[in-house]
Amino acid sequence: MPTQSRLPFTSDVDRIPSCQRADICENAHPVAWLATPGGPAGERSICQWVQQGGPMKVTVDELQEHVGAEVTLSGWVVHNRPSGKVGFVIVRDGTGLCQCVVEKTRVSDDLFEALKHLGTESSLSITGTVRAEPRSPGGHELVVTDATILCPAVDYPITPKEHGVDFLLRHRHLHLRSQRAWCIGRVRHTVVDAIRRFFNDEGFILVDTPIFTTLAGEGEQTLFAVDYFGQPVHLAQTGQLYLEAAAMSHRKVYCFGPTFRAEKSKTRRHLAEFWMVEPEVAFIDLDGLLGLAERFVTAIIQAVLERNRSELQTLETDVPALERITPPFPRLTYSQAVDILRGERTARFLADELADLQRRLAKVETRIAQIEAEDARGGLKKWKQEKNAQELIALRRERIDLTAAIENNPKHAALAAEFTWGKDLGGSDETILSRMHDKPLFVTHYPKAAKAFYMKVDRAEERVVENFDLLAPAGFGEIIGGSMREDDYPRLAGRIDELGYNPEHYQWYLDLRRYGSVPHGGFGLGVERTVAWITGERHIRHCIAFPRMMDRLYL
RNA sequence: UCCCCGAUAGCUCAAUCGGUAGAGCGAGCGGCUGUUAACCGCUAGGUUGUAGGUUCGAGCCCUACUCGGGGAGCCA
Repeated sequence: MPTQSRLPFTSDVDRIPSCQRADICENAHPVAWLATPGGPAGERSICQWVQQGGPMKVTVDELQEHVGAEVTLSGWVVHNRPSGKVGFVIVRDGTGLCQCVVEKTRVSDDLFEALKHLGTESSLSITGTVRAEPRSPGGHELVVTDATILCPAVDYPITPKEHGVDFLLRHRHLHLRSQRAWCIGRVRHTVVDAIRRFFNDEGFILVDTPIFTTLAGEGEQTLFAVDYFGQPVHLAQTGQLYLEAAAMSHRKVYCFGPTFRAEKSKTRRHLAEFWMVEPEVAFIDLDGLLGLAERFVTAIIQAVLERNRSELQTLETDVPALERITPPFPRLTYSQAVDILRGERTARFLADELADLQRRLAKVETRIAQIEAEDARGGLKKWKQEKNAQELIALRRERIDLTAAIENNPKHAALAAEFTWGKDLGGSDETILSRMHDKPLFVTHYPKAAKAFYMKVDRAEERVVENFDLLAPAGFGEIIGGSMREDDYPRLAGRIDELGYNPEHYQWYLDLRRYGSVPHGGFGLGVERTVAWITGERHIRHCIAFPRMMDRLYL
């Protein structure tokens, strides 16, 4: 683990041939540097830092093994807090955070002065003695004896105070360095690793399906058109159809990659480009698929719980809720779900929720009025004024959220109450159902008309298909969609015909039903939605390094 | 495509009835021996998203547009 998370900085530079390295040195941004006490002052480049010797270079996650020793950390300044005779520099190095204490008596005057004026996100290597210190984030601190500033950062745009969504996305390349983005990135890494591990351990064969494709999996309206040497094709919205072909070779296969949807969705659950893993299995039935999905999701949760406790803590995730995610997951058929949505229990559930929201809004309003009255009366101490201002900002933000929720609640209630059999479940319907459970919820057997052409018609009830969605609990909504695939040639060909698709595009797909067709099925899990659910992050745009959304693609 | 909300200093936000723009953070300088979103003092920083309109007077009211946020539809 530690080796994986360690920065490749030193080794990468070392790998550059020395002739090119000289070049880099010449072109390197000259930086102010600080000599060891008594040494010469001047300018140094990053390459010279790489080449220098000195105390053992360690990373923050290794500090506990070096208590009492003098070591060198390399990283970036998270926060700098100088004062007259002692300064505190919080350094992060990609593996963790460490407080570095700069005592005036222990370092040269030049170094003390330079560190005093060092801006947030400056890069440096910093040497000192390790000691246990509960007040330091991470539990260890460095008593500084020397430091080399590699690249001072002036006016770093992201400040310790809050920022808006738009600003942070515009600065996503820098925002990735923030604590929260770092934690989510590490959880995502675990999720992706757990996904691969699960399928590999279960004997699945990885098949990489094409990105450029002529086929539509779900419907032709939601695809990104691409000019492929003059031929109109589009970016894959699923690897499934290809995967079905591969499943007839390996029996159990999966694909894992980016997928593209041109849906004009502006919600916290949608991205135009997201990562999806899709298993496909020959000789399985719907029950087998549900079991597979159940074990799969449980394995992902277990891996995160094992490896990312501290990240979950920093993210303020509800860990006990994750620990409750064990098989079996509750199961409902679509028809049962419709009854629930239209039923009294749902109406009461939503009414209770509305009442609760209104109570909370009233409380917020009262508090705002209180503070405003306090401010109007005047004569407040400066710190009190400031505290009030901060609280007002938070309260007003909460008021906006609550107002939106109160406005949406009756709309969602109406959608649920007026739900008629045959429609697909909407986002709000799924949210309601999932909010009623504290485990992921399977909903199966949707109406044929609301679902994709390839789903297998239930032979016992021909108006529905053998499919399922898995809804994450606590209102997050759908993270998996899957189905048995229609394996009967005439039925599938008929469906393609009914929907008016171009049969020529589907000849190879129909071949799979011509030659040795077998019952088979699979599902797709959205990585970002899964990460958002697990971390408690409300918007999936924070669960991918560089999100692509409708009308938004900054970098 | 539709519905709701928003745009004021680098950032987050104030600005009473329509009366001529203010805080905090960040930046710069100074002070402080243990801080941890430290604290204290000083300094700089604005054509209020764009274009029109109403008015003696518009950040505030009206119209259109642009950009952004939330939601519906659609979906992982």
